[in-house]
Amino acid sequence: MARDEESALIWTRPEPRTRRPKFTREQIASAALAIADAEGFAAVSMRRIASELGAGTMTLYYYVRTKDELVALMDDALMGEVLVPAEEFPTHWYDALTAVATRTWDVLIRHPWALHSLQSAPLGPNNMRHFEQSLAAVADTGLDAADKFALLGIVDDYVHGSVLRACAPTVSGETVEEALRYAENLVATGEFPQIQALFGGDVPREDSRHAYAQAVDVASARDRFLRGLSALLDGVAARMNLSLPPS
Amino acid sequence: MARDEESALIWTRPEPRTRRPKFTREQIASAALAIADAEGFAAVSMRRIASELGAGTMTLYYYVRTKDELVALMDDALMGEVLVPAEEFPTHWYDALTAVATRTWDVLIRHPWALHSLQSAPLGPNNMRHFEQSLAAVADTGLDAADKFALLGIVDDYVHGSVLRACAPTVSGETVEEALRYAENLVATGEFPQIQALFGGDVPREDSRHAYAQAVDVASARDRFLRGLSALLDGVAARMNLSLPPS
DNA sequence: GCGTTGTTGGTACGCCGTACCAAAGCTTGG
DNA sequence: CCAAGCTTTGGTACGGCGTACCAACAACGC
Repeated sequence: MARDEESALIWTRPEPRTRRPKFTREQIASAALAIADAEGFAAVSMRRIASELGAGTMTLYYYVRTKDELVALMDDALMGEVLVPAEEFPTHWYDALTAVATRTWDVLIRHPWALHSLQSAPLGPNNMRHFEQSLAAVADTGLDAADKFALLGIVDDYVHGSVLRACAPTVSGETVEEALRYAENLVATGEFPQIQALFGGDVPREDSRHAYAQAVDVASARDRFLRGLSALLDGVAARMNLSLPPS
Repeated sequence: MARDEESALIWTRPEPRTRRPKFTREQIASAALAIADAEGFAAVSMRRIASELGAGTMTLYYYVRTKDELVALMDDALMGEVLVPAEEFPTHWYDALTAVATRTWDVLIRHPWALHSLQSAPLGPNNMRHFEQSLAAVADTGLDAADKFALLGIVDDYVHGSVLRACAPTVSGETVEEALRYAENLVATGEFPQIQALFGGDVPREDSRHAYAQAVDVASARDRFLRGLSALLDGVAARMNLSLPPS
């Protein structure tokens, strides 16, 4: 026993399979994913996953060393969804990056829990494939390795930040009224002239409520995301002397 | 009793003060902040904060309804640090936004725990001040309210995304070697031609380790952040027909 | 068949957030 | 100056968490 000191990375530790085990890491991850999507990330507990699978709680620990590792599996499973099918892959770097970023945004927005733990699976195979695909997207730029790295990082950062805010918890129901009343009082102190000006002279509360609803709306969040992405890519193209797409 | 049905927002609920209480919300928040900075966000528990203050655990619940509210207080306290002193505030929108974004980045990077809960205090007074300041930054753009909103959102998104990745947990020590060996094996499968090309023919492991160290380094992360920010602002300026600073 | 060992899962420990409620002490009316 | 009545304190307890430890079970090689 203990002939092989076990790897610290789950990706290099083989999953059990010498004597047909009842489960697989993939099953476990997808059960966890289903719970997270249905009831939120907080509902994902080892006991809960196990009972969903009809397993004993501790059995999971034979497939995974800690809950963090399990979360890493969840994240990597998500990254699998992010991959853009080869046939949809544009040739020009600008379009290709846009496609990758947009798909990433669309997937992450449907799994709001992901960002609280993303980055925990930086080496997962699907994350590697995403990275590979991102590199392919900028292959025709002629940039050197470091600049490609920087470019992809910047775009990823923006995507994640955008999702992060779009997923932010929002007040709802009666609390909206209360928040508006509170904001009105704050503005009335005179400490916030810019905000006051923004909501011009005497904006009725109905308008503010509408503005709030739109700020929270997913569709307009996606719109903001796309506008920002284009601006970002434009700017990067100029700074790095890259061509823009023909369109 | 229960004459006033208590507000759902902590910001509108007055803190206890009719009969000199022992603590203040501010004290509690700053104790929590100290713990988070010293030992990580996970170490912040109600019991821990209370014992740090020499209080009974349940006493905290007289100042705060739930732990989430307490976290909101922490976040808002952080946002206080983010405010740019008036005398350092540039006049041109490009420089002003850069100043605000950079300061935000610098503060958040020192409190890596913040992003897991930021957005939980969207209405906190310091967050409002930050918003006010951001609006002041773009006051001279002549944009309408919706466009200002969009512009600020895009920049904030990028800042948060950048911090998020810069704070991502990184492998360290012996695990680095293991990760490199793992990556080498993956690349050797031929499934990752782009990655293979990036690390050119036969990059020695020493170089890869160096590349990794640099990717993780905070200073170069800040550098990437600033480059991306400039690109973003350039792009936005072009798309929204805004002037660039004289410099 | 038996021994080996991969696989399962029960029990238990020390954390967590917080509901409930009794005690303590400030403040005011008399 | 005392009593009443409130604000403020904090003890106890409950259900849940991650997981260490370890006994039992079952699949395979011989």
